[in-house]
Amino acid sequence: MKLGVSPDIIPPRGHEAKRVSIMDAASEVFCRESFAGANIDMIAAEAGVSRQTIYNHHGDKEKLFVAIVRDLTERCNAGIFATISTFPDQPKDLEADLIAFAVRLNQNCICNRDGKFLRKLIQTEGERYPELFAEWREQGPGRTWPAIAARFARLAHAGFLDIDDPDVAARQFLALANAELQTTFMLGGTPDEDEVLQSATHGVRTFLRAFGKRQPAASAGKQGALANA
Amino acid sequence: MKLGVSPDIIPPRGHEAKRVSIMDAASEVFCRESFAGANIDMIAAEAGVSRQTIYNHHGDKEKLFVAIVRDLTERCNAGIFATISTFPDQPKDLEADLIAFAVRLNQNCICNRDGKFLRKLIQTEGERYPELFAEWREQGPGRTWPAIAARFARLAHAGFLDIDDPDVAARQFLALANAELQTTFMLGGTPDEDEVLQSATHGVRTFLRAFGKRQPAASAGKQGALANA
DNA sequence: ACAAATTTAGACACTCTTGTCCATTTCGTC
DNA sequence: GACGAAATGGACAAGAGTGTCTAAATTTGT
Repeated sequence: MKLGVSPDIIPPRGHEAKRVSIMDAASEVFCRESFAGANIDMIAAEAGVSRQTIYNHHGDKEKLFVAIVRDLTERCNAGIFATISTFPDQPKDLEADLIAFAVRLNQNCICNRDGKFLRKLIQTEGERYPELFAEWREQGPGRTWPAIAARFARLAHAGFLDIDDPDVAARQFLALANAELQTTFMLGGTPDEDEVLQSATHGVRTFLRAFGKRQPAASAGKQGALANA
Repeated sequence: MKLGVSPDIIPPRGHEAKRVSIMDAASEVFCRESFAGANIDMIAAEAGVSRQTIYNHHGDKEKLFVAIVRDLTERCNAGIFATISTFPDQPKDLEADLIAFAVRLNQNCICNRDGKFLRKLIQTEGERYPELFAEWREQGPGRTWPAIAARFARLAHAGFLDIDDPDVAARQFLALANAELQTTFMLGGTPDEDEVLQSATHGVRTFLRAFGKRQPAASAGKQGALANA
């Protein structure tokens, strides 16, 4: 291993390509077939790689599985935080902006490939790998919920919303935005753009009926003053 | 089969007991291990029955699985409809009554053994048995959602709520009532009574902020007069 | 073009699971 | 107590999947 000197971190190039295609194929197959139902030959075929290569890269089936869950968790979290950073802190049109945010969250984090796969794996194997998914729970909901809640708290503080408990409101916001996608999610389907938009629109409207200020920002300039009830 | 005359429908007694204990054990194991991960010996052991008995009763693994899904679907549906029939059509205290209803729905239909198992099986195997779960979709959400929506429509018509689209409102009601149980559901856990009550309380409060009449029933005496449903 | 590393295909041993068969025992009923 | 139906346990063949090993082919960096 004398070449460790200059390239240091970078293993061969094609090597990395194989690694990625193994991970891709494996998440696909594990999701479709469940851990027990998946087999290595299937993954190898789908990855366009020989079985031995998978063993070279990951050791065994279980290690491969763990690697995939970690990978998905990481990627999904990154996506969620990226999307949270687009939260409308200074909304021009509160309803439209929140709907757009809800749609982004759904499309980029929940309905996309990674989101769908991670959800499925958690549901399917969550009970069998408590420690692994405890990790997910901490990194995922444990960090993303509070981040969203903080954004809503800020929005309320700025006078755009009338919220008692931002944590509750944040969870309800997401629940409402996804209310009409539940059955599709259950069966492992992917809702199309229209469905996502519909659900988000209905959800945000209800959310604003519950938490919106009575008079929109346009008429009263200083709504922040007396607002609390 | 000469004894078919008087008992007619009733097969032997102990026979039926075995059947039940096989179904119980099998749902347990299929849920815990997924279809592919479950094995017949495990089920036999858990049922306190020999493997051969399972084959005598159900033919093969897949038939057993199908029988279980149908059984769970049926039982869950019955529970949901029974609970829907307790919907508060003439609420004394709208908030309290809706909270109690939401709690009943959760405890009796969603968080109980059957509900948990059916949900898990749908999530886990839904993609692999499209026809089987299409059946569930028709019998389940296809019939229960409209039934709940009809109840909300009636409540709105009677002047207790201000609802545009009862179908949307019904889905949002359930989404809100379960908003705080999502993570627990994901990981296959069973929320305790307090969690269910908390989530229902928060959810119903938000629901009523969105859809409740501005002035509570107390002040205006005759909202019931114009009601017809 | 060379040398090292990686990939490949195939064979292999091993284990686990399904579903069947059968002789024996137990159970429920009369 | 006797009869028939059902349950039992254990053996069994067949198949599938995991993980290892090997020699040959291919790719990669220099």
